[in-house]
Amino acid sequence: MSQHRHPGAPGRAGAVPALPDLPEATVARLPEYLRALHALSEAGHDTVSSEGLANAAGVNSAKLRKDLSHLGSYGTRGVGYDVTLLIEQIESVLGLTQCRSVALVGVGNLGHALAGYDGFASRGFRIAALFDADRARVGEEINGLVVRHVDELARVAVEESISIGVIATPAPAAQAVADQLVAVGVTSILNFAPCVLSVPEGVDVRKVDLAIELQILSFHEHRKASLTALPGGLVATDTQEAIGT
Amino acid sequence: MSQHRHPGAPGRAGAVPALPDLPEATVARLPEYLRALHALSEAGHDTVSSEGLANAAGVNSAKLRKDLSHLGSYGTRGVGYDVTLLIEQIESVLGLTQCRSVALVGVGNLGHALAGYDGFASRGFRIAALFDADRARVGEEINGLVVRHVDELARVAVEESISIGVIATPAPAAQAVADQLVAVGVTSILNFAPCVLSVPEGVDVRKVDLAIELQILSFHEHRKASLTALPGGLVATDTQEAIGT
DNA sequence: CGCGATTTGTGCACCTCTTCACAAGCGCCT
DNA sequence: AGGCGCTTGTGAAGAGGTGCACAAATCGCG
Repeated sequence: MSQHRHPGAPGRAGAVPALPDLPEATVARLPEYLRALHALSEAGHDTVSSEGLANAAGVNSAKLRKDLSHLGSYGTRGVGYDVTLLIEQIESVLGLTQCRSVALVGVGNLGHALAGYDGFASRGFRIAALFDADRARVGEEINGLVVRHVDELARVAVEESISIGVIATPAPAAQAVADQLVAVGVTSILNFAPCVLSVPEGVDVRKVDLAIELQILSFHEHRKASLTALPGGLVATDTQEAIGT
Repeated sequence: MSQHRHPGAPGRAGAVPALPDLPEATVARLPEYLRALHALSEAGHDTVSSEGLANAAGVNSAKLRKDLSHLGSYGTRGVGYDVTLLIEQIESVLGLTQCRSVALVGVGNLGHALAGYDGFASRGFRIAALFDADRARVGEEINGLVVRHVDELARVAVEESISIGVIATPAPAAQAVADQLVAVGVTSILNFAPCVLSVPEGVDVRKVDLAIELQILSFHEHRKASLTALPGGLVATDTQEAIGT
């Protein structure tokens, strides 16, 4: 939380962007911009305006300009942004210039799909190792990788210089796996298990819960249904709650 | 569990819990509370304090209390929250008192996993139909459901009264699928394809992009690496990104 | 019956993020 | 060369979310 900000710290006279603390919301959108830029690049566009890119990424153009301005000035007024240059800049900021190795723990239903998902490799991530606690699954080959027993995690993680761990185990096993990942020095975890992970400070955890997304949609669906049932604005908003007892 | 007391009054009359426009951030957290509550319930807890529940859900207790206060006052000062009652309330607000039918389009790697994911059924969602554009996949049976051709979407969606559509197709096909879903009246879409969907107003789209999560983690990993390389003003590596020029 | 321990619900200040609106800068055309 | 149209970058205002701190409310116990 605390930003290690040295006011007046001598900015080393380098020509390097120097990781300015980007707003978290901006960081979360950069990958989306990146994807849109790749699409534009393949479509043959050399430059793109903030309006065009914002459109392709599904955001407001002012927001996009502010986001990009945090990286520095890589646009040209009156023209727009150089697609290739911007791709390089964003990839640089996101740390995608080096291929990162990912360890996937839990090769059940979801883990199996993740192991075979080609969207990772195409964006600079290499699934370097698969693990599972079930010995019946150990040895199975998925997408050219052999499933190892989770006991080997420590050894393999070092060998493969894992930098990100993905947890796709059942919820009860997730915390133990997280502990093991942290123990071998992994400081970034993507958690698909429906539970809260407790990790030491300095370790980043992002959680993806597929059911939660559906429940959020359900809420809006529910709300929309209520609204259409009560057309216009003339409804008795009071709702004579019959929910007593 | 499906034991809620909906006063099935005819017409639109008052049974509606008043749907007070909850803050979006609150809505996004309610499912997490719900999960934590179910865990507590199974562990035998009858009541729980905001501190305890906040802990189980991984949030600040003040935030949790504020979130719950938006639903009304369902806690007892000095005691805490009644676990069962709170579960009922949240499920009611989220519209989970009725089982929602989900159509899954795209039975590739990811779609296959989603079709077999039991986390949906256990939380009140029923995958009612599977679709794919690839006729080679049509007819395949997954988890007791037969894959249908996407052309049948319109007919089946009505038959099964689909309320949520899940898109797990490759990106190029996603927009067309979304259009079809919208055409048959689906107003909530969960999109796993890495692209922006354009939908008419009134249709909710949530996007889950697995690669984006990894990229966000990559950024933080990158930043942490830079910080440790510069312990306190020690000008060392400026990150060796020698790309571009 | 009243008191103290406990916990909820919330006003308030702070902070982040969003959006508008516009000056500054750039290229093109005449 | 100069003006014109277009687009970026940004200050400022507004909206929304967060967390503290505390009053209000409830229970258990002497």
